[in-house]
Amino acid sequence: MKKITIKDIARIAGVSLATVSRALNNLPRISPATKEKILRIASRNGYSPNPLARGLSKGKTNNIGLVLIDITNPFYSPIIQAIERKVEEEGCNLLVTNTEHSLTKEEKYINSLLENRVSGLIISPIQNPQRYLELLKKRKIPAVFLCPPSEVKCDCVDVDNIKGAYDAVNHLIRLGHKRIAYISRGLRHRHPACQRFLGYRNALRDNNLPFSDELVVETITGQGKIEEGYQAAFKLLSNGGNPTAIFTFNDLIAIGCMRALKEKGIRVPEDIAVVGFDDIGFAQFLDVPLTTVKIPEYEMGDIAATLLFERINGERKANNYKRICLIPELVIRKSCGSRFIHDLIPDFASHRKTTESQAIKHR
Amino acid sequence: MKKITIKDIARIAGVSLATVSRALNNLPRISPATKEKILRIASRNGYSPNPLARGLSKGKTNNIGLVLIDITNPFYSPIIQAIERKVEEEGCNLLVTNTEHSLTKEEKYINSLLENRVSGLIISPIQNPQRYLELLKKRKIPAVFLCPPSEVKCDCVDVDNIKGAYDAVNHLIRLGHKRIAYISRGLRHRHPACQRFLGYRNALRDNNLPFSDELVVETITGQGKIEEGYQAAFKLLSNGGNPTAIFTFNDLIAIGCMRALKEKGIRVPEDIAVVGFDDIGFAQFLDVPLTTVKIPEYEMGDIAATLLFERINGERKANNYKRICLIPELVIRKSCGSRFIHDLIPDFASHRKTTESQAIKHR
DNA sequence: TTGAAAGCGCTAACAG
DNA sequence: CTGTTAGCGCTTTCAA
Repeated sequence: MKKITIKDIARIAGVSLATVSRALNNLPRISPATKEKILRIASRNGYSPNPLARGLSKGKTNNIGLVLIDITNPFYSPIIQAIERKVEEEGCNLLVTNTEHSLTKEEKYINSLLENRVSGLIISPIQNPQRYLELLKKRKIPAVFLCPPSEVKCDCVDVDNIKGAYDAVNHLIRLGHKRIAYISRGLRHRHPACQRFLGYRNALRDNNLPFSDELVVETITGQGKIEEGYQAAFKLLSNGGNPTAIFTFNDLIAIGCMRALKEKGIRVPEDIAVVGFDDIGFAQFLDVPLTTVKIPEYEMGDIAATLLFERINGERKANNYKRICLIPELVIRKSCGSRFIHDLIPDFASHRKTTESQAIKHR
Repeated sequence: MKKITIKDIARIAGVSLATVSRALNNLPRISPATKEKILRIASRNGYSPNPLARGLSKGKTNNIGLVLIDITNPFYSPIIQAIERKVEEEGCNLLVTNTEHSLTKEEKYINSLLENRVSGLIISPIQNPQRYLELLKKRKIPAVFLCPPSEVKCDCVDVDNIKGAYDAVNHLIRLGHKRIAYISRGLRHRHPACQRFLGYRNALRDNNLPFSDELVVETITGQGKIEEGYQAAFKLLSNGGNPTAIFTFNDLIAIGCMRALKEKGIRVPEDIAVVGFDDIGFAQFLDVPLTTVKIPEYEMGDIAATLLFERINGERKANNYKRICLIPELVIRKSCGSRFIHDLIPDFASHRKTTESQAIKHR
């Protein structure tokens, strides 16, 4: 039993291929009568178009590519979910790839997706998106970047990392901390670790606290995973900076870090306070509930997908790029030892809210 | 600047399309000399085949479809990672879809993937795979099912849920518990909640403990998320069964459950012990580190992908189905109040080990 | 309003 | 060994 094609339908309806195609694609030059007739025949015979054939002749498919750095980081979970939902709403499919911090994989996947004629791309890039911009333009494939490692002229949704870090460190300072460490993800001058580093330094500066190199640790592989934080914490403790608080690049690193501290018999927050970044879903359920800088992840994915479809549907002029910058928010829990412990029951459904974006548009 | 096609290559090389195709596809009837020449021209011109055209004419693509129930459940993270890696090794792309426990979405996605001529499918199904078997056979698309909700004649990788549950409950009994509750995910007779329920009952029976209906709670939506566990716990506590221990369908439910207990001022494990299922990555880092039944997730994904490619590459006879059943293992941590608290530093790299499968093959 | 016909880029008989 | 040719299923001019 072979699948039915437009040819079959044409035969049954006694019309030409072109007419069937017009009916199926809602194209103008066709009489309502024949259109209805064809549509009826199509649905009665369970016709569904072959996406490959359509893609080949149109040079474009209904697939959207998603390129992620680390699909296992729960930070991306709500992002994927949001994107997936939007993509589905638009009648498209989602192709998810995972680069695992590998540049070669990143390039390979982007190329592969382009070859597969995706009609759009959402990329959480490792390297400067600039690298891909020309290619994308040449192929006329719209793309939205998530937290790109540098400012470029493209559609992207980002987070105000400087503010987030600043708020976190500032909070620690208010609590009386003077020797605050920063565990970077990879080199401190690599974006976005760099921006968070900046926020960290600014907060120190504004409070007249000295900056000390011993208090900054850069993780080796830069993958931002739990084990990295674990190792980094040991390194930090052996540096002799005697931190009383640690601000980490992300929650996973914070988790690893707290594990190391625990193992060393150092109490959190009594001996050392810890603040993370992201507010992944588990942050509130941890051994020591984590104070962290919340990124509205679901919203981030939702906005990215929206921006992408705006472009795909041609609702925006070619050079009218949008850079949406989301404002992160400090969520105070136990790990920083504040008197104000808000370890409340989470608003479980919060990430589903379709509230108006708190986003602000930069420039 | 248009992309180069085999036509161009044929022209440049002064040969026919067929010859180019033969060179590019490593087909036999071609002389080494022309083959090399063509390959050189191709690579010098940065040629890469159009997957859509190829897919159209072959009726098959290099894409593999993955159908998940809940992409946000960290249980799937290592599974996705394993599959993704294998798929990449085989030079294929992965199409990930997320059904979010919706039957319509499940059907829709499977159909859509088939229409897109994926060359294989890995499905974590909501409903009985039987439903899809005929369709898959007709289309000749191999598929591997993850934890299918019933035994069917197909390739699948599963977990010995009965044993896992039995071990968990048995352990609680050994610790002296007599009133042990079970929080099911959805109806207790729905697979795999049913199997875990069975293990639970068997353990009670073997230890001459009475079964009490008040001690079983079925969650409403059956999505197995944190909030469900949270609500279920309240329901359980109001049932009057006075449990001293709770065995939950999965870790997320356990987390929600522990949150509810905490809110009620009930201590874990002193007042009530809790045991989960899955051993998601975060289980060990929780407020109260979770005793749970570990499923070797990475291995599960790895095996699934291996089985799939065995089929795709025709390495197995049509009716030689494999059902790999992984053996879960109880991981004892603090939440069950054992004297033997193994809250050790995790073997961070453990899931990457490519150790020989501990799997056993059933029938 | 409809149809004929030429592709989209590649594969796969079938001849030579 | 190599070339010719006919598709794969659909879109899209261009005529009618």
